[in-house]
Amino acid sequence: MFTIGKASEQSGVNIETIRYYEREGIVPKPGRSAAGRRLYSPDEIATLRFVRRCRDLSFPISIIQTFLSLTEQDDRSCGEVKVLAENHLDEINAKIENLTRLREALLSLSANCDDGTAACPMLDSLMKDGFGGDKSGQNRL
Amino acid sequence: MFTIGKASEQSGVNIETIRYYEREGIVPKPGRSAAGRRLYSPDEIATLRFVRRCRDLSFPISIIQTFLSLTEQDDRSCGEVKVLAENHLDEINAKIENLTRLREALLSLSANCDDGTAACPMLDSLMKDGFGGDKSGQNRL
DNA sequence: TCTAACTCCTGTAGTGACTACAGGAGCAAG
DNA sequence: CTTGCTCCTGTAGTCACTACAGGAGTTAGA
Repeated sequence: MFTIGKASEQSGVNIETIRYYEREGIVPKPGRSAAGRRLYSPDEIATLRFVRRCRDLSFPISIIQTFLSLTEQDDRSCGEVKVLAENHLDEINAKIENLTRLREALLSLSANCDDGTAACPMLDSLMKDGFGGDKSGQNRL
Repeated sequence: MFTIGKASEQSGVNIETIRYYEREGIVPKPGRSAAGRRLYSPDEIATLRFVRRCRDLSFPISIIQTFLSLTEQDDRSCGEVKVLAENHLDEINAKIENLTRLREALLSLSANCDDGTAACPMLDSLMKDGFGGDKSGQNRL
């Protein structure tokens, strides 16, 4: 059994984040020592590592909770996992597209931005009435 | 002069967001009617629109505040704007790169994920000890 | 045995940029 | 005069943490 510091080291999850996961019920509560310190089994550390890897893949916590419950009841979990992973991939692709469009917009705006004039052409065109811009608000990162 | 509803329509900024910007001092407080309702001039609406466009370009509020103060004192603002825009572009490019790597990782993980087995190979490899994964935590969106 | 440094505990608040809601008041049209 | 719309303030929730205060236990060396 390992203290929270060791569990953090071995799983790659920040100590504060481990306690947060426990508070939120994302991972089960570990046992405690006589003095009230958390004690983690290798399996519990593996779960923490799993959560971290999923977060590194940018899965939201809600999906990770689904994954964790699927690993317990192992009937046909794979199909569900694939669907969740594909939806997530779609989101990632959409974000990449958005960012790419955004980059183009910024590049063309800042291109005129080094003539010696006092008023900045970039700020100017962002202020003007005629400028396009999307009203969707979907461009957020 | 326009009420907050009209200002929202014309600027594309949500009513609640306009009040939030005011609370946080991001835009100046507008005048009020006798009954205490906010009244916006065309210029104030233009400022809201400017903020929205910058947000659409994913500039953080802190940078937008710098932009707004630069538009008031107009000496040599362009150089500063260009630097801020270029830093922002670098961040966007970094995000695109991260997401692209992440997509590859997810694709290769989910590729094996449709054989008819009960245990999911994707979840399996995320659980295993030997799996790589980055410890940097920089993959977050 | 003492002490310093370290780790751990709980609880709370802060992050960014909003969004949602409760509970009330004004205002415009029929 | 009523119905429905817009507006007001203030507070709390979102997501996934992160930071800090103030205290208690633990470990290693002198």
